[in-house]
Amino acid sequence: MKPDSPFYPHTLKALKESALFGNLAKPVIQDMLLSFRMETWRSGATIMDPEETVRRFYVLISGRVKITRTNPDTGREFILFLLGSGDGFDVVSLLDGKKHNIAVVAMDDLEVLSSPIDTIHDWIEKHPEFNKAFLPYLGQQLRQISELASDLALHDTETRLAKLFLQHTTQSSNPHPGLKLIYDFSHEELASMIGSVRTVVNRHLQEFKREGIITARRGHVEVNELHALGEKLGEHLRSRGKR
Amino acid sequence: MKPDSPFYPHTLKALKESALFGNLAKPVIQDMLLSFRMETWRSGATIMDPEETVRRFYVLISGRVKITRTNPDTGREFILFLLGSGDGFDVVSLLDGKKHNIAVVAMDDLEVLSSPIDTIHDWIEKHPEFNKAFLPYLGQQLRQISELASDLALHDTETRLAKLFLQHTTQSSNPHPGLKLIYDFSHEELASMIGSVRTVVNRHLQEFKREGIITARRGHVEVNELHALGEKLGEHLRSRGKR
DNA sequence: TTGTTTCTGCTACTTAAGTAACATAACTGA
DNA sequence: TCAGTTATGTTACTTAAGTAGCAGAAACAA
Repeated sequence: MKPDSPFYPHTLKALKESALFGNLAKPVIQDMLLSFRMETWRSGATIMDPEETVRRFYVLISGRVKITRTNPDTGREFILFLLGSGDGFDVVSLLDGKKHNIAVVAMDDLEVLSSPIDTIHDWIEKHPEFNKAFLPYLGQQLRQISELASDLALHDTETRLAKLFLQHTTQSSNPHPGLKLIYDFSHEELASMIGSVRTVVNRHLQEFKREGIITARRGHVEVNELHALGEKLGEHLRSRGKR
Repeated sequence: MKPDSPFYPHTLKALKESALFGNLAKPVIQDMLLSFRMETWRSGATIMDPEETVRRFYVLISGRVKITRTNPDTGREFILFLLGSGDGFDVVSLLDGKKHNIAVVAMDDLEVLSSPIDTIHDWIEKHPEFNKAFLPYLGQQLRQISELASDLALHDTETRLAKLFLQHTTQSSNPHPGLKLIYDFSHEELASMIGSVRTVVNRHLQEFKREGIITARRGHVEVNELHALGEKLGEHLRSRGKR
């Protein structure tokens, strides 16, 4: 991507605000941008299949993508990661160079930067200061997916749904307690976030609504009682058992 | 740890065989060893709680440890990672510097190296060549835990148990198709590997035995029909549904 | 050896979660 | 506007997974 591109200022801004590239010196980012190309994708498009994971690396400039796995038997989909502006994919195969059995699908119309994996490797080697942000970023990914795995192993679907809402509820600093990243998810998509199915999620949502904890309309969920959600979690995590 | 320690040659050998340190030049390893101290722990001991994760980093020389999370309500335990010689912990808090809500427990009598987190950070910064092995290592951890999470979300307990055995069965190169790392696990421990409970695991094991796939005695499981296990997986992953 | 603890095997029962099916509501695009 | 599609709400049913409880076997320790 060249500096005279119409996307250039906009892209630079997105990178400056990202966890991975935000702290790099301007010339370093500019150098990096030269080896990336800008692409746009339509919502719903599959950007990456397992084969593609070893070819190119992508950086999200705008829009969301989901990293998913699917059970070919039941057709059930599970969302491993939900990425937004500034995130990169696929990190796993960037790190160990092996094919990764996932699909990356656009959840909005997207702008992404992309570059061959080898170029990224060279660039990382030439810019050891990148690791300053990269290593903590990896730590968070590991932390997040570990948390997801243990939730799946240790908690029921209601608890997992409540946690999902809690995690994605923006801090009180914001005007409305909105849900970042998942605010417009369908029940089907919420289900694939917590490793369950639509019907079950719907069931719990009805209950949450009855209790006044959330408000929902087609393709939109809002949390009213953040507090109550937390309590519901406490209930499940502590007092529910009789031990 | 000083070069005149009685453990020194033995430790050096373990590091040379590890994925993380195996490719480092000898003087680099020796320099590193100077800032580590050797500790021994008894089987069953808790080496790390959440508080400890931000204080010291450990490298396993001999024996196994499990990284676990527990549901305080039900008391159910889930094993996130099973580590052996050459592995380090806790990688997550080493990377992002934040407390990690896990426990690390010895599954054998152990020898470990340990050092303050800050010392490791300095050492990593001084030895960028360490990243050559570290980044792929992180990729594998991410890959492994992602696989675990999607299995929990997408497959039933029988499938997860079969996969567990398959993953831990040593390659045909070995004399007997033994189970590395988990060969001596109790049903309880097998259950905490797949996010289930003893009774359920026992149920499936009886079935596996009846089919001649495994042989088991108290605290010991052996896989006889690696092939049949694979087929069982195929069954579940493909033909089982009527779609 | 004996007593104690820890595993294993099994039975009976409960329940959360999932399947199937359908009706209605809400959006979309011609 | 209307037809078609997708999302939601709900009911009835099935079942895998989990709980509870107990007895025998194996290992361990005194």
